Amino acid sequence: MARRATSFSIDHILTRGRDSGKSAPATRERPHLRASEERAGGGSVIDCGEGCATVARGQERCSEGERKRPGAVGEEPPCSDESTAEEAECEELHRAEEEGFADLGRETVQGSRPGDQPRPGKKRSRAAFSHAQVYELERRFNMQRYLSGPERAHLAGALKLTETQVKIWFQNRRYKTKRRQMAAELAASSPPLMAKKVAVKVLVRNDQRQYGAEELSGPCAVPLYRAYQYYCPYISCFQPCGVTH
DNA sequence: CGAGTCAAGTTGATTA
DNA sequence: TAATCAACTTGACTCG
Repeated sequence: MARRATSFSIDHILTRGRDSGKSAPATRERPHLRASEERAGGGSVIDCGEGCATVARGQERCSEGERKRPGAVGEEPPCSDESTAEEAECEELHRAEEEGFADLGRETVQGSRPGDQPRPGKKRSRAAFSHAQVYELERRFNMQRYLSGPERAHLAGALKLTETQVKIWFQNRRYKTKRRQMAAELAASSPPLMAKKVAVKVLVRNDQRQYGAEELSGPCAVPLYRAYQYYCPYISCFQPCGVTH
């Protein structure tokens, strides 16, 4: 597996905001690094704790089974259209850059920088990405769950992260989303199972119908999907599935 | 201090 | 064979 070559430097980021966007010319021209926020469903809703509706709204285009592998370097980025929206996002990205992608409120702790040599005695350092970096990563993730090589390189350059960091971030993010989604589904399905006791009419006993048709036509119990609603943010997925109340 | 979070490490599978 | 992925695990860190 490719080992990391971390060229990421917090100092680098820290100085970025101060030279008023004149530095890092590599990030100046990125005509295809973006997709519209509208495509994400009409707003730059940044992740509200994973598994939120933002992700559910349009991000599952690539299901696990049929996901493409956009990673090949040189492959055309899947989102290279919609130039106006791209420009808007590009501008925004540049603005964020100029404001310093690192508001670094969560600046790497203990002076350990991702590019630093590991100190003897310290096994691992954990980089803490800045809010601006996470913001852009989240925003991009909400638009695309998979990045191609060029897209990753662009994003990494724009955020002053290494490609590996961006790649790992997306990997972790996908897995996190999946875990939370599974947890949500589990939570959604468990309440009925955890119900203490539910009165169920015995419709047939000893081959005898116990109720007439009119008795059974009354309002049935709470629709299951409504019961799930509290637990499952992806409830919209369930509604078309034949709940015919 | 324990639980939760998160970036990074590991492992094994897949693909070009 | 290298790159990337999913599915974990690990270790540093934060928070109540």
